[in-house]
Amino acid sequence: MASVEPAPQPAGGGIAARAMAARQSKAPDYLEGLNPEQRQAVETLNGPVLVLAGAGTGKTRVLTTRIAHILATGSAGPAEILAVTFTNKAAREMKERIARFIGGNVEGMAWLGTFHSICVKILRRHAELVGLKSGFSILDTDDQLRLLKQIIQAEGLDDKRWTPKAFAAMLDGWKNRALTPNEVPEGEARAFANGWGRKLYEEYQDRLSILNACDFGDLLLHVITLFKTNPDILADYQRRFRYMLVDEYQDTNIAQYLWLRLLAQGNPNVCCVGDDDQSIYGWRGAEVDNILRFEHDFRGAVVIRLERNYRSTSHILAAASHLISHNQGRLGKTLFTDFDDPENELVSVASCWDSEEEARSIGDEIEALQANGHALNDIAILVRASFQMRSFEDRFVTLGLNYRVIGGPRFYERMEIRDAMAYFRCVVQPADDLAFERIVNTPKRGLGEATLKLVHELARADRIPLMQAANQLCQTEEIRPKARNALKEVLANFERWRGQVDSLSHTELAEIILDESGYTEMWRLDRSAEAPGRLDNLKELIRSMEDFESMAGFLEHVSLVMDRDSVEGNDAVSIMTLHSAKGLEFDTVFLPGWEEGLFPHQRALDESGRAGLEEERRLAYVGVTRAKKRAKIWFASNRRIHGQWQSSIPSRFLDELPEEHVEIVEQSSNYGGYGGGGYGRSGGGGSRFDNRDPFQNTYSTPGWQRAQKARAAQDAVFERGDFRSSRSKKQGPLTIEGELVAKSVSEAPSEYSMGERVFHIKFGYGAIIAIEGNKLTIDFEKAGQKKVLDSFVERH
DNA sequence: GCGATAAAGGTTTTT
DNA sequence: CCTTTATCGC
Repeated sequence: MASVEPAPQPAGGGIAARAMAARQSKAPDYLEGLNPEQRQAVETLNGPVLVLAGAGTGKTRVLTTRIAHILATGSAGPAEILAVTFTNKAAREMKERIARFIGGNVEGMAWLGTFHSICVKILRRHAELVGLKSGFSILDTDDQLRLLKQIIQAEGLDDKRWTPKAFAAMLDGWKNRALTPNEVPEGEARAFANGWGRKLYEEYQDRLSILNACDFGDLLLHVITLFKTNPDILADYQRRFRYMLVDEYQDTNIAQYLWLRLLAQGNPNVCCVGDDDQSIYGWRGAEVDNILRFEHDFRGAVVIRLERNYRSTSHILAAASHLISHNQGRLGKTLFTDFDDPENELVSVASCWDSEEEARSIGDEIEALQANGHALNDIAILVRASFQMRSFEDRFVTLGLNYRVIGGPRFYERMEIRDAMAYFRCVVQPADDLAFERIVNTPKRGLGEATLKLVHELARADRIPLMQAANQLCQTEEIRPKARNALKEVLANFERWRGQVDSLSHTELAEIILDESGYTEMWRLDRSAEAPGRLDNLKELIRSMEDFESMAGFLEHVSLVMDRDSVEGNDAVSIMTLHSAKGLEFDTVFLPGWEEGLFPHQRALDESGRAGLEEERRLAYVGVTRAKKRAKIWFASNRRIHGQWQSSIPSRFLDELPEEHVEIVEQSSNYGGYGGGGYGRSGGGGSRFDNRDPFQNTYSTPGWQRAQKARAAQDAVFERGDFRSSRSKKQGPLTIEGELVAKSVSEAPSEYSMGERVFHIKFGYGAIIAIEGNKLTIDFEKAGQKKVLDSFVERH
């Protein structure tokens, strides 16, 4: 959370706060200005503590102050504190803030970092114990996919039908749950390629250890294995870490939880900070359950709720709180504030005809704000899905309105950067086959498939790295002279560069490598539009290497730090997804696209039922709570999805906002949109946003009426709670609900069995190929492979 | 090895 | 509908 934290807190806190402050006037400076709960969270050093920190309640402040407190009271030294975050950004911020407290030197805080960077640090010391060598490399997703593709093909499987991507997702799911190949449940193992799942997983791990590499999931898993198999080493770390802090605990997955549990055994000083209402990463393995179960898992835990919000106006908080109260699986917090903005605007809800009008209207509003002296930097547009960004970008370009997209493709994921990195990796780690493969023929050197195949075969047969195999092959006559010479040259180049590692600075060497390899030349000759930008990126890459001592140090950094500081230069509106907005705050937040199917997203509902809906609702909550002064929600009545124009229904979340804190905005533009009288029925039939005068607006189209009907039918289904019978009707409900709360997959075994033929109202007939609790993976005859909840299908 | 055309797929993202 | 990716033909 909180990359931008609230300014120093208002002095006018409650009486208790002031009394406490007065009583402890001798308290150190850093405790000054904390409210009682924050202070408790800082000062309760011993035993497990769960800090439930609502949005904008000063979470980061509590974490950093707590560390300062541990240090100041001499409870532990900097190297005895384990502080874990999810992102490098969060870790960086924490370091900066602590530095401010303790005056500069944070170098001692060796164990403040992301789960992954801390794991790497541990693994480098004990690599041999988990079958690696200390110099192991870390695969990024791209390397991983290429490796998986090789493995799938090597098994003679069709990599079109069973894509590396799909398998990577599956692997991820397993590793998130800390499952080794033999622990993968039979049903899931069988789900991929008719039972090849487990075999492929084994094969993949095998290849990784030959490559002396691991993927991101392994970093955690290897440490868990290390701890489990070497109690002495575990004990060593348990002794070392006198205090442990975990940020964003609601985002931890099972592996991270197990990791923490191991370290926390025999040392109860664990402080986890998080907000169950902001858990929005369930789909990538985060277990809200971890935070919901904390008191149970860590006996004697003190739970502290931070509910005083220092960010938003009371209207915004009221709207967000009422919305999130519709969730069942939550620990329950109610945010409050004393903060009053002079204007104290209601949360607004506006409608529009389509996404173009949405972009036009929001653009107009932003220009109006700008004219009134508001900085664009204080304005953000938060969307559910990235395709929504486009209409805003188009519009802002024509308006000449400055904007920046946050999130998008990352610097280190760009092709040219990866290529350059591959060159460096080959120099530093001669056994890095994936890197070698990547650049051996980039730029083109006439080393085609045929040559590479020979190299591969020798490498496989002798179990040696590709470069070594290539070297051996060059001594023979096996490769045609032309290719052989090209290969020889590449190898000689690497040999030479390796010899220069010690004599040249790593930045100089990097430049030489890119030059002599012909890589920069390749882009210079490329006349496509992107080429100049790519050359710039390469320059930027070299420049950023200056911050590191050596090439190896730089490579390590890059493999773990895939984020790039979004340079906050000019004044610009931020456009980003709701997910990447977590932790940020803006004066004005626009929330477009609040329509059924888009938000809540249809797929979340289909695949995870009620749990999915609740996660979407938390996402809405995150969105609204980003706003300090103004939250402006929009929905369009028509949206183009997959090219088809579809009329859309206002999101159910709109109906979950409290009327007294929301205003319905009449469209001032002539482009159509909302013309009706606002509130009508609530509860019962449809949305109150549906109640409009058919003659004053454009909602009288057949499409709209059909949608109305579908919505009403679906509401009826939802209220009866009888999802199953409703499905049998010819026209299925537009949205479907499952029955789960909190957990996305129930423990109870499904009543269905593998291979069974079933019918789904939307996808038709198909066969079950995997079962995880009540979540089925079905290979549909027409629709392909999908994950659905078992309550949505029937036997056939 | 490259360019053109066809096919497929289109939620959210960090390390 | 539009973008990205794969494959085919030269």
